[in-house]
Order: sequence, then structure tokens, then C-alpha cells
Amino acid sequence: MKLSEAKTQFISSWGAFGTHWGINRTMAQIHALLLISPDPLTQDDIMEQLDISRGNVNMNTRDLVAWGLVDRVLIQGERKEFFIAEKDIWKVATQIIKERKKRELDPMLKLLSQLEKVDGDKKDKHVKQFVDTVGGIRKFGGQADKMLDVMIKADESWFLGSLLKFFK
Amino acid sequence: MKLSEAKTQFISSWGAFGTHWGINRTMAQIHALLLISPDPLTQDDIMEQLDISRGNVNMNTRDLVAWGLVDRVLIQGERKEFFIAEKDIWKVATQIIKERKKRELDPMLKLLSQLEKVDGDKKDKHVKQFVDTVGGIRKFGGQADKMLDVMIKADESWFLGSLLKFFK
DNA sequence: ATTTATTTTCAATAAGTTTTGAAAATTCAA
DNA sequence: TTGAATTTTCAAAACTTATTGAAAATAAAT
Repeated sequence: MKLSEAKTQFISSWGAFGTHWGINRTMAQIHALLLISPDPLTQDDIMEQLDISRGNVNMNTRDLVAWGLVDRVLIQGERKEFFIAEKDIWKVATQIIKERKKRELDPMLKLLSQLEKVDGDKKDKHVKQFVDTVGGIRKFGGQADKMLDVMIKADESWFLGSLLKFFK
Repeated sequence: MKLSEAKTQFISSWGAFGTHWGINRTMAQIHALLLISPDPLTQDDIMEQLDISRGNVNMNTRDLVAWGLVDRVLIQGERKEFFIAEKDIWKVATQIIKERKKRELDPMLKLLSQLEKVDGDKKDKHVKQFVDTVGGIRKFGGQADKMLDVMIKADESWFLGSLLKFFK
């Protein structure tokens, strides 16, 4: 397979993959393009290579920067801004975990704790099932939360090493 | 907070949460409703409690059954079908992991392995960056894959116990 | 200060996804 | 069988989200 064909496939599959994870297709495609580009790219480069509008590139690069997956870089003597992706896949993963934890898991756990304090007779099966379910999810989520904190703090080699030993 | 209010909040938040994970709002809401219901529910119960159409309930319950999160049950002497959710949250999580692994991770890893075999001079920086990136993602994905396999096979008490000791 | 390059915004529109509801199909009982 | 209850299907409509592109804002050069 030729490089150009492989690139196209990678970008398109990464985009499709992203949509299953709450990330929009274009954002994932831009990320994919930057991940395989050895040099920083401009808005115009991205527009041209993915055949999308300037506004679209602008919005999605901004989001990628906000997610901490892409950096804006200035190149000596160039007027335009360039974008470059963090290439270390471990860092990419921890960054995504960190953000999603903050945006989704933490607020959900907070809500569940409140819902567990529902009024009513614990002997009523409706109350009981509600409290048990919510409590169960909260406990599970709390474990996941702790585990993710450890992962986020751990550096790559330590974690992968431990993981391998632990799960081999 | 009264039970009815807490239920409404739980269902609505679980629905919103689901949309960030590639699950449609209604499917997540039906799942939430079944999770907190002590008894099995019919299509009509679900229609009434969530105020949605019959077709919608039918499609989404079918998907929930396909995901292995909900079972159809027959109740002695009743004509209608009833639905009941798996209440053990660990089983719910492993079931979701299992399905998503099969539907998303495994095909992606297969593709990445193929893309790594791209033609071209490994000294060309474009080829090199492509191979490095794709290879890095594949290795990372492979680790995740192994880890998830272990989790899926592990039973609750063993895993939670180990997890607690490991990450405490 | 003016011009030119570049980035950002956002209303309009396009594309994609979910929901409805009524008709068709199926299931069960008499 | 026939009829009533129930489930399933799917085209059309409603809703949601993503994209465009041109105008406004910003930044840099002359």
C-alpha cells in the first residue's frame, strides 16, 4: 500500500472511530492528520488536505488545543500559525482520560451521591432498588475514578511495566 | 429529595451521560429506568414513564437486548413481554467493554497492523512519522486489548479485591 | 495611518440522527 | 379459522449537530 492511500485510510478510520467516542468526525480527522505529519501544519494545509472550510478547521483546532492534544506553534519568519500534535500516544491517552474524567465522571459521581440521599422508607422495594442501583454505580465509578487518577499521575514506563507484570 | 424527583433526575442525567459515550439518549434512559425498577416493565410501561412512542421503545429495547444489558422475560399468565435490566453494575460494565472491544477496538487494531506495512523508504520523514504513529497506537491498543480481556474474564470479587490492593 | 495577511465569529444551511405513528406482521386464544 | 392483543417495521417529520462562507476582528508590515 502506498503512503498516500494509507494516510487517507488512517484519517478516515480515525474519524469514524472518534464518532463512537463522543468526538466529532472532523476533529478526529484533523487530529489524525497532525499525528502523522512530521512537520507543523497551517489552517490552509489542513483545509486543503482534508477538503474542509476555514471555519471548520478553526473551530476544531481550537477544541483540540483546549483538549490539550494539539499545540499552536510559531515558526521563525512565518506569519501564519502552525499546529502540531502531541505524538506520544501515552500522553494523548492520559490527556483524554483526564479531560473526560473532569467533564463527565466527576460531575456524575457528585450527582449520584446526592441522589443516594433520597427520602423514603428503605423497605419500599422501589426506594430500595433505586438506592442500591445508584449506590452501586457510585461505588463502581468511585473505583474507576481512583484508578484513573493513578494512571494519570503515573509515567508511561512505570505504568506499562506494572501493567504487564500485573496482567500477564 | 423525593423518590419521583430523584428518579427523573437519574434517568435524565444517565441519558445525557450516554450521549457522550456514543449511546443514544433514549436507549440510555430506558436502561436507567429498567435499572431502578424492582420489577420487569412492558413496552407500555416504558412508553408511559418516559413519554415516548411505541416504535422508539421497541427499537431501543431491541438494541439493549443486543448489547446484553437487558433481557426479555415472560411472566406466567401474562400476554405481554417484559423487560428487565442486569442490575449488577460490574456485569453491566464488562458487557459494555466486551461489546465495544469487539465492535471497535478489534477492527481498529486489525486495520492498524495493515497500515504499518506501508511501502516506502523508512528514511523519508513522512513515511517514518506515519509508521511510528500507527505503530505506537497499535502497541498501545494491543496493551489495552490484553488488559480488557483480563477484566472481562475476571469475576467481580477477584478483580475489585485486586484493584483495591493494587491501587490503594 | 493604511494596507495586507491571517484568524475568528456566527447566521444560514446542510447533513446526520432520532422519533413518531400508522400500517403490517405476528402471536395467542377462543 | 377468526379476532383481539401485541410487537415490529419503516417512511416521513422533527430534532440535533456539523459545516460553510462571508463579514468582522485582529495582527503584522509598510
